Amino acid sequence: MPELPEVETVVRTLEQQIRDEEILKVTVRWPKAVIGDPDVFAERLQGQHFRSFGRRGKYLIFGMDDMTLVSHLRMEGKYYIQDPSEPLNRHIHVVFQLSGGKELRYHDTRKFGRMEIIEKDPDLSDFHDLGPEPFDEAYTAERIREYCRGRRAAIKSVLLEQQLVAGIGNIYADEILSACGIRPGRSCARLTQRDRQNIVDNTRLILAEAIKAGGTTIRSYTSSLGVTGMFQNDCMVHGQKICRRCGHEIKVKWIGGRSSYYCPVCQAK
DNA sequence: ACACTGACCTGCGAGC
DNA sequence: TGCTCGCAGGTCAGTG
Repeated sequence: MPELPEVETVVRTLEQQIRDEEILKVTVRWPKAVIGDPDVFAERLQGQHFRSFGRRGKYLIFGMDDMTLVSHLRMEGKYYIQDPSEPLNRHIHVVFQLSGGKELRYHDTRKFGRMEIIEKDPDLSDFHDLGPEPFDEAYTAERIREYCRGRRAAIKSVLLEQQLVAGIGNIYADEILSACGIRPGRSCARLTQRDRQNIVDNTRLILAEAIKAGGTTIRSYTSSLGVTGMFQNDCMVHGQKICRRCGHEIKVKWIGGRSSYYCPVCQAK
């Protein structure tokens, strides 16, 4: 599911719904959803309140009273707020019973997502080795140049590396390169300074638009509360058959272990 | 150090 | 209908 805009959407919706609610009880139904001992996890969170809601890259950051709860949704993780009377299905792995009477439920069909308790108010600057946020001034053409020094990997693969800039995933990498007129398979060593500046500018433009649209919905993804992102309506290449700029057939190429969509005409090289 | 692969999981649609 | 295969928005460990 989620890249930066989707995670941002989840953060905002959850803040509206459960801010300052107390956790009465935590049930971990699939132990591997939690890093560390699930019993300790559940015990420590009992009595804590959801005080702040943030994001770093694709990580959700919940500020509790005495600790920080970090959650990564990976491919398919999502949070739902449901009435306890609603039946639990087999994909709900963690249940937080809340003081307001509802439950916060973590749902993850592929079981890739993880959550973890870490110290209160962590230093997020070098959290998980993440690069700057896309809207941080540290994300520049110059940074891309330095980062790619001595490397020849495809620019598409490089954009997916969270150490360069945090939050870009497969969909937005394709969309950013489409907006720049750069083929995903182009070596990062063969970018011009103008290309790098274009990448920075379009990263911000596209992510900002996507956040405004509430994220992207592909296949069955909906964020918490059934909020459905609409950005897929704006995708120029990813998941498309025909280029929405020129009408040419979209190509799909396997790059760095991911499928990459591009228009061979608009993305000349 | 870099680049690539497999592993982690389940479900869905395509093709036979 | 029922099977197998390939694929899915992410990240990390392991291999040359």
